[in-house]
Amino acid sequence: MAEGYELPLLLFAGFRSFIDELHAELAEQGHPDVRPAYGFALQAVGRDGVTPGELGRRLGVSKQAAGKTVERLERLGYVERADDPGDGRRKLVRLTPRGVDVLTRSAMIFDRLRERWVETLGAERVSDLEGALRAMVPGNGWRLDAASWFGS
Amino acid sequence: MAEGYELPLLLFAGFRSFIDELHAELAEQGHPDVRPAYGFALQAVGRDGVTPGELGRRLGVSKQAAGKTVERLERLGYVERADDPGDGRRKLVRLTPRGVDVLTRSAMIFDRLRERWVETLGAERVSDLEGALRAMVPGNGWRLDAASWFGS
DNA sequence: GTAAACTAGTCAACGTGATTGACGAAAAGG
DNA sequence: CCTTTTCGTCAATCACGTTGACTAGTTTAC
Repeated sequence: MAEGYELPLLLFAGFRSFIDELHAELAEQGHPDVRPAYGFALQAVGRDGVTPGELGRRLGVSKQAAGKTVERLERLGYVERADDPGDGRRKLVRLTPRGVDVLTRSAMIFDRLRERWVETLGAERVSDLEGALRAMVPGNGWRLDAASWFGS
Repeated sequence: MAEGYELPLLLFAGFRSFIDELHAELAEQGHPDVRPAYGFALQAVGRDGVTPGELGRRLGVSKQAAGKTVERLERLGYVERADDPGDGRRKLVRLTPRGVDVLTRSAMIFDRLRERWVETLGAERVSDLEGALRAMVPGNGWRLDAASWFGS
């Protein structure tokens, strides 16, 4: 009979091993300075670009915090800012080619990592695991505000 | 065919729902100011007490950071500091009765939350999930340095 | 058509929780 | 003994979040 506290630790350890291996791989593939929080932010920027305010909403932080994140990502060359031609208040945050490269590589690395789980556990055990989690996780589970969440 | 990026998000969302519900319950049961990071620290202090340096090692942070955490927990009444009678350099950090209460309640709440998973998924599906995660997680997965990890 | 209200982004001040470096006191080892 | 190591803490700094105030641009209402 498993202790209740074990399950959340296992979930976190699994998540963590994914993220750790992702970033080790990214570092080897020319992106040594992407940190987990930056990856989430880049994902939230997405291929279509976003305004700082909307980015803050997606990440669950204030627009000011989102603006600072954009500044850091800009300094690292992953995003760029441009004025919105149709609305003088807005600034568009868009991925640079380097930013797109991170997302593309991340998707490939995640696929490969999942494949490793399939090799060890078998395909149906992995998809049962996914199904079980989908059933237990409220909403869609697509929230990207992981970085801001822990400290609160 | 699931996308690879979905699995880590599901793992995190599962972990997160555990922690969120734990803290909502703790808040109702008289511990409104326990934050996730504090819970990990209290767990690392444990019923036997610990020195600040060892606490830092368990949490994966510097001894100075651990000292500050102890200070915050002390101010909230969850731990107390005492001189080690046998070694003048050491200070013993011990849980107060209130700190023990948090750990006791947390264990009960975790058990109840796991029980909810069993109600929805069935006992063997949950234990298979745990088994799968145990197989994929390197080491023991008992590391408590979750709080410090994300920012790095 | 203009005044008011709202929205978007940024600046400044500050809080929290981490870091490293330096230091004094207490143990341990030759 | 006296040196080396260990332990805890102080101080300065950094990363990253917060709230509040402010400017500029857009929309709404009269």
